[in-house]
Amino acid sequence: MEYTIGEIAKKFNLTISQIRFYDKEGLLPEIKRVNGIRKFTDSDIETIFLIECLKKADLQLKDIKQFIEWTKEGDSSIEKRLNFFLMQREKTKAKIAAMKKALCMVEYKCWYYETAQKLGSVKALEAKKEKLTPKKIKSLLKKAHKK
Amino acid sequence: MEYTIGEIAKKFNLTISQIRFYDKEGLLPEIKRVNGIRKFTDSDIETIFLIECLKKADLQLKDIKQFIEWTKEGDSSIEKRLNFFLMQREKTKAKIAAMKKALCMVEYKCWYYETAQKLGSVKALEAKKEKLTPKKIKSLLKKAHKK
DNA sequence: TATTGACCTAAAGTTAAGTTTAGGTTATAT
DNA sequence: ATATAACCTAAACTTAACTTTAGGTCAATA
Repeated sequence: MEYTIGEIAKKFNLTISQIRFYDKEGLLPEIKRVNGIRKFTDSDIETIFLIECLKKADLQLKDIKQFIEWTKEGDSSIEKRLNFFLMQREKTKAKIAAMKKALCMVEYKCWYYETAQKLGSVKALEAKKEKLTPKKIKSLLKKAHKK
Repeated sequence: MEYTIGEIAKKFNLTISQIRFYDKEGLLPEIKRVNGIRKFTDSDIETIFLIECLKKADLQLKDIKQFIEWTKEGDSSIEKRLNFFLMQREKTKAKIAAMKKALCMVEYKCWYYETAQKLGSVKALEAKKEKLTPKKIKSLLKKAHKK
């Protein structure tokens, strides 16, 4: 099957100009053209799916582009591609871990303002904070402070 | 205790201009000045710690600023602040979940190129892919495809 | 036949989160 | 007394990832 840029945009919930931008940047190297109009194949769809996935894994477009260029080089770049993803795996894991830690602070703030609301003021909460703070929240805070 | 901007930068592993930038943007509203020179107190340090935490939780500076402004308004903004963090908690959780799913794709790619390397070529891998792909990886891929 | 809708390009503009530059003050060490 | 280090501002520049604008082609529909 072949698809137009508008169909692809809908499928992936991207804007048309985003897809043109990826194309211009060299992330979609193999797109067919008929009378100048882009025709996307299933293999292009796979590429776009991968791009969206890697973006969510916190990769930059220039790095995704690098990978795509290595792919075009064939088997000689297998090791580069492997190392690329091994490194990226650690980066993404680290980022997730950091976000989880930061989430603790957000959860603490939820507790903080829920309690302040119940007590009627921040001052009232601050006065009783030591006693009121649940152990769970205290350990969350410790987590957020840890490097 | 009071600290200079240089000391704070080291403490938080930020650049001096980053801290000046936060100040300029209104994220550090209460900094003392002596002869024009910023003097940071423990309460400023708490604010910076919070900013860094919220940044890691994927908040934008303008949202952090909004929160800081609400803080200055006093108890009348408790509900706004609570709703702010309740919403943010969901956003951050969603982001973590999306990253975890995207990580599956990165892990698949690690497996893919490890195996291609062992077999000597991508072609050899593609030929045997169906048989070789471990169940674990297959379910990872499913995860990555799922919305 | 004319106009509407989907496509195209190139180039300029936008936003976030800084960095860099250029020029200036102040405190301390030699 | 001078030079160095640490601070200051304002304004211009940077980068990533787009979006917007302006102008143009082409096919189908009223």
